[in-house]
Amino acid sequence: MTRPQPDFASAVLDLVAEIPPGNVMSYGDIAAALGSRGARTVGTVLARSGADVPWWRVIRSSGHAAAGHEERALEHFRAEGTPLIWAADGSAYRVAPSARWAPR
DNA sequence: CCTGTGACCCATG
DNA sequence: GCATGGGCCACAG
Repeated sequence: MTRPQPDFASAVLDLVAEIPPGNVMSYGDIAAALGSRGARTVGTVLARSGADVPWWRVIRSSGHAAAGHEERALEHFRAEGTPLIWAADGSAYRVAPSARWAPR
């Protein structure tokens, strides 16, 4: 009964809210799950109305957290036990591919 | 209705 | 793996 919502923004927020703790989805995956390719639009929506959803569970295709919000996302990841992969120098991290989730 | 903008993605070198 | 260039799409004014 998942059909295209009237409001793309609402659909994004709903889907993000369904991502289980410890799991993540990329912007592109969310857009694709909604039958669209507007990965940027997903980011724009979260930037505007994502304050009330677990936005930190939405990452880039590279595995890095939202640009400019890596610090806050890290705190949530550590609290949820999300598998992370740290750079050799420990200056950066990325979410492990195994943490990726998809709606059913 | 038209234009600018963006918490992006992919192909290429 | 990084840098560059082009493309996609919905929202706001």
